Amino acid sequence: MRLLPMKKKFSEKNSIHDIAKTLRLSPATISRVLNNHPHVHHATRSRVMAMVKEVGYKPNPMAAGLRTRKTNSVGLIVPRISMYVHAEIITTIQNELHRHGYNLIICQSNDSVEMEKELTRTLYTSRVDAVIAACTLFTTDFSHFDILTSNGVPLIFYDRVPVRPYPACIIKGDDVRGGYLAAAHLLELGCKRIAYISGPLVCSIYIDRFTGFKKAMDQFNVAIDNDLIFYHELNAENARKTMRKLFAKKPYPDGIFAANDVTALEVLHFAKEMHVPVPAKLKIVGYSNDPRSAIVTPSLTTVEQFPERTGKAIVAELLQLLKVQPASSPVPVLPEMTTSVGLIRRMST
Amino acid sequence: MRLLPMKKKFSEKNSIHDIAKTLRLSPATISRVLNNHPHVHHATRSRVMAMVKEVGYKPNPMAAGLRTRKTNSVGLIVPRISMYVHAEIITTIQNELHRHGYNLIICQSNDSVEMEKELTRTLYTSRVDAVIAACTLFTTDFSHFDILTSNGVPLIFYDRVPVRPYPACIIKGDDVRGGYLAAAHLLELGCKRIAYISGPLVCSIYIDRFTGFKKAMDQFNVAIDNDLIFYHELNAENARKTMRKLFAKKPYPDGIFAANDVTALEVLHFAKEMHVPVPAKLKIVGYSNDPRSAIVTPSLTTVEQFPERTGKAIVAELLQLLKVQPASSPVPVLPEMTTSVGLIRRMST
DNA sequence: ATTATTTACGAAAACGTTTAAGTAAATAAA
DNA sequence: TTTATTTACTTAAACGTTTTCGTAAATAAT
Repeated sequence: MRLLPMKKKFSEKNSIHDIAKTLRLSPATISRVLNNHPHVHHATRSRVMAMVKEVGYKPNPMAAGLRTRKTNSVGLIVPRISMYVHAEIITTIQNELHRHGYNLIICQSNDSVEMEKELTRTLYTSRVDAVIAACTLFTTDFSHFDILTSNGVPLIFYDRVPVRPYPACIIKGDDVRGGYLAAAHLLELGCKRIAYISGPLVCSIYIDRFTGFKKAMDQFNVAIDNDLIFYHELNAENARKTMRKLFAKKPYPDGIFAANDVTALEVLHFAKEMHVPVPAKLKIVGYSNDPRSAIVTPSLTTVEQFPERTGKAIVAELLQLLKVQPASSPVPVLPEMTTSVGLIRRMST
Repeated sequence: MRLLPMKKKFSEKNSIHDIAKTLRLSPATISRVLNNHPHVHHATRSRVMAMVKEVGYKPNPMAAGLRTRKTNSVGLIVPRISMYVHAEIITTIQNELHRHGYNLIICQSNDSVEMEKELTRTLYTSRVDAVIAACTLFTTDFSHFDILTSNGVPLIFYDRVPVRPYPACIIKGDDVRGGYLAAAHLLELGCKRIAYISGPLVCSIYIDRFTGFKKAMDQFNVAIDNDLIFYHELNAENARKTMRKLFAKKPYPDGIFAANDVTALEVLHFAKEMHVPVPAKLKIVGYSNDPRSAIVTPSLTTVEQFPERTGKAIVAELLQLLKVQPASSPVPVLPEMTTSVGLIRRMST
């Protein structure tokens, strides 16, 4: 029983030629029915379809791609897929693209500019039909993307995006609003000494969040104390260092806005260690609505980014760009889109 | 200035033919140097390399793939990339594969068997060189993977894997050990009424964890009370329902092993709501070392799965399988590998 | 000096599609 | 009826590689 030759359900080789031969047609006709071209008799169309089904014919995407210069796959460059917002966005991008017949090739830059450069090169040589990119924290020079734009490969930036002169579609969260909401919330609650822990100010999202922060401070007529503003890569270790500085001597801050939930979580952690009661003596707001922010005690007030909406917006835009083919004008449209954000108030404020 | 025609850094069309022509060589020779074939004079080799660099030649993977029947890309099917362990595993798989020149095409089944079937079909027709799969919770029939195995596409299952007669490579965590460690830990701490919240018993990981659980109970001579064992999909809502049942009447359990951290987190949440002191009156152990388990209060004891190791093991195995080409015997080796786990004790026990 | 062997390369046939151009038959217009 | 138009198909040329086979020259063996 076990040694019987395996039943060959799926014939290895059947090309458009084979089908054509058994049906006494030309390969061109087969191709036409497969691609729903007009000018083929409906009788032969159904004959072909039947045979296609019978032999389990699967088109060879490489042959087609070689001819049409399309791969039906889009590349994605992202710092790290395990970052919450990105994971969510990617999930919806992948699902949406799949519905439209595209494969998604996901690449991680690990926040390394060098890696990002290499990945755009390999995606370019892979002949992906388009690329979606969320840049490194440290990407200030975007010229390595030129190879795509100057060769007509649609390019969409999201989240961490270049400042505008760069000729590509940009879809970003409303980070200045997010920054404003967070700061205004603290101010409304009566905070006077508000610290702000920002990411490096070369990155679009942190620039914007800071802008929003300043706007709120301005509006509430609270002067910004530069001793309470910090700029560094937003991870737990850095957050801890900053907290040590902040709590080295009194007066302590009474509110902290962290531009990042992992930072906010560490802020909270430190505060608990120091027995600073949250929110009584210290109010904390984070950014991104990381799942952890909801389950920590006290739970974290944070800014929701609606990653699913962002993902859908990206795909919608992408499909547009793929529709208007290289025949389009040299400067097509290059839309810039901003997706909304919202404050989620929890127990830390 | 702005209207100047864009400098064409990257020439659109340069094939192996073009290079051959300008160098007065044949395409075959160019191909040979590009692929490091022997029997090409080192002088011409360097001439070719120079020209390749000069014109910025990029090979067309589709043409090559059409000829060689290789795509240099591998497909990955996973329930959801935002699940912690999977995100980590995928991250390392992607990084490792990239180092070896492979693209990774990531697909999400969303735990839907139908989707999983469709995805394996599309991956097959995409001609990926291999596929890696973590199955759906509900996949009991694995025949939709036959299309791969019977056509010689290397296939590696990980995490949620078929029971063994299926002819594919399997790499799994040592879930029976994990289950054992968790239960033994509770037993050592003196728990007498231990509840176990399991995933559906059709899924390999939950079968194994349960086996480990039973082994420990056996070893400690504690009878299993079937009223304290629950099987259902492991999400927060289900966990809450189960907890309501468990705490509907006394005596309460004094230890709970949840086969999943999100379940364990909800268990803890519920216990806190009920003012059941953890770990004093109730000890909780989770599974996977989700980042949330470390920051919740009290922090969760859980089973670490070392996702990075798993990811590396998968890629190592994959590269082996890709090396021994279709020339291999009908039943190559089909290794089965188990990666280790470890208990992380925190404040919930 | 003749014959075998190796080295360096070229010619050409694949791989499986798509598509421009052509053609024969059927239909419509004159 | 003759001529134009449409319809349904075929032919054949791409697309850009890889690879088998062949061959001329150079080198080694006899």
